Amino acid sequence: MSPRIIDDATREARETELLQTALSVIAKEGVSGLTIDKVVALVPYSKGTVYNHFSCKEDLLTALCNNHVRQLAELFHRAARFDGNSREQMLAIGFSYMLHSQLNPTEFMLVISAKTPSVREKSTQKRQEEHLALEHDLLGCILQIINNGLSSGELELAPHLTPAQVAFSLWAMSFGTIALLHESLDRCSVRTEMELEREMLNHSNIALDGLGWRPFTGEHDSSETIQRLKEGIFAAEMAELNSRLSLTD
Amino acid sequence: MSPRIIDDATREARETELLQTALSVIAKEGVSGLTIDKVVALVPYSKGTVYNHFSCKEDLLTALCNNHVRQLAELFHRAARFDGNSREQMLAIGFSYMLHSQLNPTEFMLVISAKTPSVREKSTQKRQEEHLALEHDLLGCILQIINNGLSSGELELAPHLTPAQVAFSLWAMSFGTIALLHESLDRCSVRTEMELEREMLNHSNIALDGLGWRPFTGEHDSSETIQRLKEGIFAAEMAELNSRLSLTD
DNA sequence: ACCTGAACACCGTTCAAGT
DNA sequence: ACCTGAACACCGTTCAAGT
Repeated sequence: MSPRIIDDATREARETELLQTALSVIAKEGVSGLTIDKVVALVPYSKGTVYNHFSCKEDLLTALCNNHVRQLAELFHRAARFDGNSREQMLAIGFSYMLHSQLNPTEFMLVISAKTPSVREKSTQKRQEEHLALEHDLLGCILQIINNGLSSGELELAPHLTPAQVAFSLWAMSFGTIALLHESLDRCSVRTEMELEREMLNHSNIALDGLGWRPFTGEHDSSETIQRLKEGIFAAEMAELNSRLSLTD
Repeated sequence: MSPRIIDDATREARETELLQTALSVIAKEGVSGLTIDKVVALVPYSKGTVYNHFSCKEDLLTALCNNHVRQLAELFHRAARFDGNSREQMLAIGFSYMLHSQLNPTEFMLVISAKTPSVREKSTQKRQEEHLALEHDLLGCILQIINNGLSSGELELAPHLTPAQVAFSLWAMSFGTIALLHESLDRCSVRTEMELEREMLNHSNIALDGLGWRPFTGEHDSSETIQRLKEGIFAAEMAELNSRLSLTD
């Protein structure tokens, strides 16, 4: 269609290379340590070429953020297909969120910074819209499981709550837990004694019990569900996580 | 004691002026828009003097963060003295956290960024230690209310939960809710329909019900408690918030 | 003892010159 | 049509010179 010298596949491969390189810089030196100069030094292209792919540094950050959310959506879809009751499926969503943040700690922090106005406003509209579409997809997964719960009778909605509010409460709780226990944040006060996987399960159960989502904690042992997740649909991710942990020992 | 030309009071007043100015720059242009040059331009001192107070830009950010947490601790102490049952006191803590983040949106975001290693590592040890002490104080308020609940029998601890874990679950839930609904973050997907005060109350009740903290939502109307908080111990803060809202209308 | 601001290194972004 | 890298403006930090 458009008269290009380099074809789309080459261009896309180069963009992936640039994003991968930027991510490696951030992993070593943090988001604030990322500079275009450092990316260019690690790559066989010039500054001008980087600006041919991204309108500015912030646009690059948004692109990285979108890649991360896209991968997370894939895990959410897998969680929503988990063979169990609706409460177990919701537990699977939270577990996949946690797992993904552990496998990609750098990107998890990036999502927060990519949402600040200073980053958002400078990004291209195309990438901003893409971000909205991706988040909408995540939300769709959660709402679908809430509907599963409502139609099976496992979840009975309190009269003052909408499905969207239930979805948001679970999202906020998961986000808060993962963010506060994130490896890149200082461990102070309480947080020294807290273990992410254990607290994530505790908080999920507290919220699901509080929402009136059956079977309650007293009626079913959720650690059995976690075991099934680890050995089943998220076995590959668990293996990846364990191999990384053993490397740093 | 030490032979100073300028006395401690003058020095402290100047530091306050520098911090206040830095905050005004951040309020207008975001954390990433803060530069020492801009602060110096708004103040009758030179760059060298700024570096006499703060070892680097990040040290200044940590100082701002500490000021914010110090004010929050004052609200927490007031909430812990609220005349009500233990569940209402805990509700007051969450409400004060939300109120403080609404009155100081800039600083709330600052606390997140001040915890990243790139900021933390560059700050002076003195300010890092001060930060730990302040957070410990916040936690103390929450733990005290948990103890009130345990001794009154309103809270019965699940066998697998410690008081510190209960404190952390409520903190993570509140933090996640406030952060995701923060005015400085993009409103997308679900969040467009969410109202901070309403969801904060919903999430608090979901978590407190899930923790088994009496009286449960069905046994007592928590919006009555919120009304008492607004008209009582947080009346001044509510007036401040309302006057600001009417200004922007 | 403290303050000042010129000087330096570094970084994001642009664009004239090249292929 | 695309790439390159010199050039520019801006920013954090230092430190010699001043009071």
